Amino acid sequence: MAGNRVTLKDIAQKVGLSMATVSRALADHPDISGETKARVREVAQALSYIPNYRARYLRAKHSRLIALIVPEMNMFFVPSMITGINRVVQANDYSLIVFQSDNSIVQERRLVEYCTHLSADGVLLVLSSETANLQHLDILHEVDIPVVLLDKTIDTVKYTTITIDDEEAGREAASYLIARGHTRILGIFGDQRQRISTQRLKGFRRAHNEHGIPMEESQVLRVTIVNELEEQLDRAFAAHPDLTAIFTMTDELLVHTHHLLSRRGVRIPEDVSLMAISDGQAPSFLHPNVTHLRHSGIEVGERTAHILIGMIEHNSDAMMDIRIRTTLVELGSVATRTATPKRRAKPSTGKRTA
Amino acid sequence: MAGNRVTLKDIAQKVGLSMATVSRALADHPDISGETKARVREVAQALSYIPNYRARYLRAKHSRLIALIVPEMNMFFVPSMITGINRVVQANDYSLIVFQSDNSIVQERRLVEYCTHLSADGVLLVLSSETANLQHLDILHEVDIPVVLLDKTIDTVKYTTITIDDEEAGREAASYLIARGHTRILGIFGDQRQRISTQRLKGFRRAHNEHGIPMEESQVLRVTIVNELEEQLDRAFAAHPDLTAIFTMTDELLVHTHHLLSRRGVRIPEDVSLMAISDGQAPSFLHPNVTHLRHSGIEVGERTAHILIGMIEHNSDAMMDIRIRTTLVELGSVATRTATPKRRAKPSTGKRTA
DNA sequence: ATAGATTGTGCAACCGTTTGCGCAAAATTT
DNA sequence: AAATTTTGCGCAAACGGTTGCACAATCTAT
Repeated sequence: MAGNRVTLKDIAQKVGLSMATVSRALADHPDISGETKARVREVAQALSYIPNYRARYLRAKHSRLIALIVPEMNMFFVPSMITGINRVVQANDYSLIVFQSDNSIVQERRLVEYCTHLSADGVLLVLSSETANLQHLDILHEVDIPVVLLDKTIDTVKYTTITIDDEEAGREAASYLIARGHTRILGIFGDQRQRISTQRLKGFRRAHNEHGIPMEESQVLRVTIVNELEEQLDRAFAAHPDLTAIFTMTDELLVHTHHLLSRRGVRIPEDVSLMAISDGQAPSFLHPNVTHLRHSGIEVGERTAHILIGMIEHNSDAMMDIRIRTTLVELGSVATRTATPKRRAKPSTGKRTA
Repeated sequence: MAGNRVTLKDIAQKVGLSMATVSRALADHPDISGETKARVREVAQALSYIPNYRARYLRAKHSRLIALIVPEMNMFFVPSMITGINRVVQANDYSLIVFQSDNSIVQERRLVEYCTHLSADGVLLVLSSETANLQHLDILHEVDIPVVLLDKTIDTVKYTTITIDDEEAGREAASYLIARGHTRILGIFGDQRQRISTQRLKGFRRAHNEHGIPMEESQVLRVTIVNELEEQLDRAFAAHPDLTAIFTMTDELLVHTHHLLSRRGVRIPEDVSLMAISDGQAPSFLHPNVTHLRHSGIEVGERTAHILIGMIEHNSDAMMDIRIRTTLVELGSVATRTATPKRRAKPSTGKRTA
């Protein structure tokens, strides 16, 4: 049907003016008389003219495209982060183009390169778990495309980074539990290749030190595949009959832990208290609602996008390291312990390995 | 730093050939000798040449951009749908560009228009709840951009649509519960402006008819804001002391219902059985795992993207109406009732309005 | 040796816009 | 009335590639 798209030339012809004039008329350029503008607009309308941004942006040096690369689309955090990013990206007349690295460094490298082909104006990057260094970002630097790293990052002095204060959050959570009389806390952490994990764990450790609470290595679980969580949990319960509280580093770990506890018949918070770092959604539909250090994905997304756009528009290449503070949200999953806990030994689900 | 980007011209100059030859060499055109290709590639490498897709696609008629417009990024379904879409989009060398209409028809219209400006090769659209007709898609039709509607749609004979068989899923769920002796089932449904809601409800009704089970209007909850769910649930429990099962139409309704039941001290499935239409994630971390009709977001995304790409590449404008079948996943949330249920009246949470 | 086919390359137009500069006509100042 | 400024518009060159066609050089068939 289409019959090729209407262009400026078509309008120019119809209205008897040059393309240049038509272009300026449509752009509301002051050189063009009001009368002409009106006529041009009318014809453009009549012909249902659609501007071709591809051509426009070819001439201009930018593309108004911002790329986001995430390792995967899980149901936690990423969606709300995207919501936040999208909000400010759209508000500033950019478009967001989303890629998924599937936690593969090879893919990530490929995608970063692809961003240069598309001449993205900026790149937002959540590192894959395989990413151990940032050499593959050099190409962006070479062609002056600003990048900001968010959420999952590694240490760098070269790129702007936005995360929560992971260590502090870990410390605060453990501290909170300790202050409520819990002296044997199980910490559930994620993939140790990610800074997010090591830092939160570091804070968790520090809280114990600061309060002079001894902590055994078997109190920290490092979970790379959630399927292994159950077994690890069994072992931990067996090793620590005096366990009274659990801290999970993320929402994903939280919901799975919560489920396993329920299945095991553990009452929260009567038998075991539960606390997490979370963006606040999961805690609201778990029972009881779980006390957490809130870490809003939307906020992270919004701030990140703002900063990136600032870098794009002011050509700033100052490197920043931004830590967003978490806020404590007290709900019903943490009990206060008095002196000696009187916890009974609970039967395990019996799936422990022989 | 950058010093403007290296172009074909630069390479041509350096290697002493014309741009045309360089272009063809890089594209591995058969006309070019192997020797020349090698030389050109070498120089391109040395100069770290980056192709400009914007320029390339200006000449070509396509953009290899696929736009996705979703009403919002919730944590259910949308992320897995995007995962699926992304998979096939990337596998076919397209890029996915994501927009959010915030459930506003005005935004949706604006975004659709924007897609034409960007010359997207195709559009994937999940309708906003405000969308009552499809006139705003005419513009896409005019310029021959294929669209496929998915998940949340309205009736149309003009556009290709991919959904699950909503009515059948509603029927199957209710039927399953009835077959297990439940005669008073509470159905929890979403925004009635969406076809997804009306159809699922229709099936729910039909199952009752087919089994000759009477059903009162107060057995169906229509929830537009989840905050109102609690109150509605209270009312339903009060009105139907013989209530033995609940069906929720979506994951979001499921998790909130589950939470409210837990809080109320209702045991699942001993007191009340629970069943849902779900993409299977939430049921796995709720306790007990909830029986559901599975509706894989990934599958929907993949199939949709495939179809759209097919339309793009074969210029097909055949309209299709595809229904994906759900599959029953039996977990632990549904009990079988014998003759007369012996349910005790449970105290409500007491938050009912006076 | 000559005609015909093949191989490898360059010319130049084109994709749809934007924009610096030039220029005539109209408006304003002297 | 002449000199100057302002107004409104067009020319043509970008932007960075792709591609139809022509053409010279080399190769193959007679």
